[in-house]
Amino acid sequence: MPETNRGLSIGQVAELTGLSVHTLRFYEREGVLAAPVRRGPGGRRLYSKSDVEWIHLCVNLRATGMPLPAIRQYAEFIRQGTGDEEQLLALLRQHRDQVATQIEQLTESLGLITRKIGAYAEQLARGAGGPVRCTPPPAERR
Amino acid sequence: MPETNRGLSIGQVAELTGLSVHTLRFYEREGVLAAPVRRGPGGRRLYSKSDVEWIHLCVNLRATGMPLPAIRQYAEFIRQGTGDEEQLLALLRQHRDQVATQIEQLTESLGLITRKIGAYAEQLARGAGGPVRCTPPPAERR
DNA sequence: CTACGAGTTAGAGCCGACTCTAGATCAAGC
DNA sequence: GCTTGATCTAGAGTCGGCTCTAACTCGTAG
Repeated sequence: MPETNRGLSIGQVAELTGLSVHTLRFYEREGVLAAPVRRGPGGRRLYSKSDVEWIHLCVNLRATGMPLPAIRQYAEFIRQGTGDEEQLLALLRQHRDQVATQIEQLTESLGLITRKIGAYAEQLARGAGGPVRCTPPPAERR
Repeated sequence: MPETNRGLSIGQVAELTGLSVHTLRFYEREGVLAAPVRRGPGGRRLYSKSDVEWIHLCVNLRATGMPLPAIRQYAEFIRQGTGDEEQLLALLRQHRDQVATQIEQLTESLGLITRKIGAYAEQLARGAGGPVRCTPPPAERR
């Protein structure tokens, strides 16, 4: 167990974050990590606590549909450290708005799906093996 | 304008649904359409109103992350028409649950992003060009 | 000493969902 | 008749995001 000297192995980070070791290395190559990962003896990666925090954030951003190039951009702003805080904020705000929109749309679609389920369930209830439709589903034209 | 005889052209359907004509043909090949599309003279597609409704539903399902194979499965249940209504309902219910979960997770991430924005904004407000951090962002450890 | 498991790199491969191309056909307007 | 623009088919190409392979190096356990 390489807890040698503060710093987690790639395998441990994979466990913690739910990403594969492949993906972790891939993200690093792609420049989505905010800071370079420290290396231990033999050139092995040693992830700091803040590395792991950042990766968790990346997982969140990915889960909300932010593409890797955007995350890389974010990471670059952090790396440069100065001058572009406004741009960074703009990037995050834009993404926040997109996520909000996404939630709205999903909620709407959820309603539609739920109604569809209701329609099918009803149809199935009265007359099992009853009136079958080969054409598209019972649209709620009523 | 090929409104010859009831039935929309592929171009019109593309406009209506927001899909490209390429995608419409692709979906058809992939078997995600519930019913075969009628053809006009010269072999051109003529979409019925219910075709268009179904496609709209497909757009919704895709937008909520249902993969094409699942939609094809749905379409197959519809095409067969009988016996598998329960399976169809199961498929839809499962997807509904997934969408609900998705919304929950997005909402959670939205909160996180919003907090992050707050933190950056604050940092930026007091001391513009002030304390710059190259390490990952100010975690809300408070 | 050696075997093993976990790590390293560079690069290839894969998958889902489109997206586009080529070459032919068709329908309508001049 | 000729041109223009939409359509047709079959099949190839693209893109994002992983995912895997090969060949090698470590470090520790037995």
